[in-house]
Amino acid sequence: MEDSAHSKRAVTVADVAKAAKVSKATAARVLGGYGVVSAKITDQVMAAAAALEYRPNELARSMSTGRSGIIGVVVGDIENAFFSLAVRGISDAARLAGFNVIIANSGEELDAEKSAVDLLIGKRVDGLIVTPARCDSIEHLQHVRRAGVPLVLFDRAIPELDVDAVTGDDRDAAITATRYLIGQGHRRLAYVSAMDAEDGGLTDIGRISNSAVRERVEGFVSVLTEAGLPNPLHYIRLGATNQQQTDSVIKRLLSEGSPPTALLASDSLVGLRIFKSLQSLGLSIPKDVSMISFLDADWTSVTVPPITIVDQCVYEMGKLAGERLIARIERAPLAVERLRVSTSLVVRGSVATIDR
Amino acid sequence: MEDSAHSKRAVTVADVAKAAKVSKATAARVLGGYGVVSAKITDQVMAAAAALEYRPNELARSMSTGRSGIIGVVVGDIENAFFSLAVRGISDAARLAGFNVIIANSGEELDAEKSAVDLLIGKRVDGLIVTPARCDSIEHLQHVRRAGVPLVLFDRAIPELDVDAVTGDDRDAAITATRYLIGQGHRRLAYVSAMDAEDGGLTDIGRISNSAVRERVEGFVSVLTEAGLPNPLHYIRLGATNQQQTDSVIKRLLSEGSPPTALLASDSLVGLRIFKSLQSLGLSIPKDVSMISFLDADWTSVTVPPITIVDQCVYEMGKLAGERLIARIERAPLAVERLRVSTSLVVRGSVATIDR
DNA sequence: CTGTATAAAGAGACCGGTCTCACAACATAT
DNA sequence: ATATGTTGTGAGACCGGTCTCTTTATACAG
Repeated sequence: MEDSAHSKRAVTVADVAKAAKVSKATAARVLGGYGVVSAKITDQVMAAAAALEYRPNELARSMSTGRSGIIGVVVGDIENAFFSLAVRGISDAARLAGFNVIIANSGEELDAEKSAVDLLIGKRVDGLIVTPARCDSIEHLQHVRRAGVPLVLFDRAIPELDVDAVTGDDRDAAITATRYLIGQGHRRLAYVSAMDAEDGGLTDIGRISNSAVRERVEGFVSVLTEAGLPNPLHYIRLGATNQQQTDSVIKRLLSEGSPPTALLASDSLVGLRIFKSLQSLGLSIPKDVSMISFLDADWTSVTVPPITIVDQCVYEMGKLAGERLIARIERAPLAVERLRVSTSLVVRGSVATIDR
Repeated sequence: MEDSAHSKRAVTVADVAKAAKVSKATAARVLGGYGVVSAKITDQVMAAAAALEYRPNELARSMSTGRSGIIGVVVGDIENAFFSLAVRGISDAARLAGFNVIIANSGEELDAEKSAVDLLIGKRVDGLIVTPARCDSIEHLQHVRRAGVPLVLFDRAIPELDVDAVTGDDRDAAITATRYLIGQGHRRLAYVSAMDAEDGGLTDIGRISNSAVRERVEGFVSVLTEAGLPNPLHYIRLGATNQQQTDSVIKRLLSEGSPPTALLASDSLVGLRIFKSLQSLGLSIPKDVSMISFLDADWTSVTVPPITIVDQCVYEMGKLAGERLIARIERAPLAVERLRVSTSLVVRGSVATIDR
């Protein structure tokens, strides 16, 4: 027990240099792996470094090189399977290119997002991947660009920002799912999302500040309209932010005049809440109500019936976002693009066929 | 489109100082919020900083202060709900104290863990939370201590290391669950874990390198022994690392001479795999086989039947680990402790009552 | 009106790396 | 033998903050 607990000063190149009886510059060349050094001196320095247990100070290294080797990721909520899977994709891409990832949670709140971005810029991350909580507040993101830090948006696009974005093909996904439901004979469909909303209802699709949700809603509405079904906006419900809210949203929805026969859940958390709501209302899926959820979450395949889902390939989305960002960091000459990762409908057992 | 895309040099205190017509030292005092400066000068500097959009370089700040404000976390797999929940607990505790979190995945592999630890030390994190993949390889962790970086172990303890650890009360949890199963009339119980193993079997409990699993197995065995049940070791099966492996483990287990009537899953991923295995074998829970899983994962409450689980309070564990580490970083005079977070059995519907 | 205490601002070292430049030693060309 | 080139090493500036030490300006006491 003789090691002094109080943080002894770390070993530096200067210490190694002294021990190896060479100049600081030479030791640095060996330890930093740059420049030219003779084999003999290299061995001397390496031996000294090993003996002293030298560990380079990456902070100092970043200072002089201007590169931190870190990419910053701001997500809505890591606990959400969507984001944790995406983060794995990003991390894998990053590790492959020698970068590390620092993660910040915004909790889908604009202020938290702003300070997270500021903080990461302060840490001099080499690039930033952000899931913007709102697509209508962009000055903090413009500042990122002005600061010269490469930026890639994730899951949601902001056309005005002129920056790369990796998203699902949300419009198409919603169209496919909605057409499928109609094909199965459903005529009254509802779309339920966790987006905050004043009254749970919706008057203007264009005002949905989350582009992924907006595009899905657009796809949903366009199919209903093209099928000549009445009043599509009526069946769009926001505010399913927790179990209690979801319970009341679902209860209200199903007790109205002409209740929907099928529900489309905006993400897997909402899907799970809806499932539980229906369960607690004693309704059977798909006999009483049909449902489709986004994201192939764990729970969707073990329920009775298993849930029909729109698979979003989130891992690939994350990986793609990571790769794109790294390409930007390495100054690849690329046009600004919106990269859409295609989704697919996985039919399981939660949609009933209705014959008229 | 006139902003030059090529990363213009960032604004520094010196730039602000020049613009505000004061010395670098004075500007730094204002911007860094230390020392004494007159109100007039403060205003001047702040105005200049705002005009230039000054953002402090946290890297440089860390260099001189020796504190990075970052705590490093090395987990087995963020995608695992156990860890993502824990990370949220850690992050919340960190944010509250003004720290940020950098996460690294070890994939439960020792080499990856070592390099992650090295990397984080290199980044000069203020402290480290590690989920050690193996409890029998500790030199890299000893080096952390020698480097003077506070360390807290998570989920698994290593007594030889003389360092704080936050874990569940794994032994008790296993005892409670096992006693419950015996109380329900079960006489042949199996414990299934994802730990790597040579042959899937087990000869020596002491050789299990993951202390959480080891302690649970010990608890499990002790109850079986005390109940006078034969050959407990025979019913401990490792190697359920993926669906395919799990399928074969379960199949083998159930096709043997005296198959178990109840299964205890070491974590929620294993639990899910076991559930799917049983499902694909056409076995009904709990009629044909009973099961209990660790961790209150999403899926466990929506299956039919819902799964009886051992709730681990992972968020609290994470938060506690974060708080403990921060106390260490701030040099609180604390004895080295093993903090056990108590677990509780949540009885749902996956265990049958057997009457003899 | 001088002396001393005190507050505010400036000068410059320092953290631990990287990297440019100067220089020495030796090999090759003329 | 001198000019030129090449290679390996050393000296020291630099990154952008913090922080100590010194200097200058102002206040108040005697």
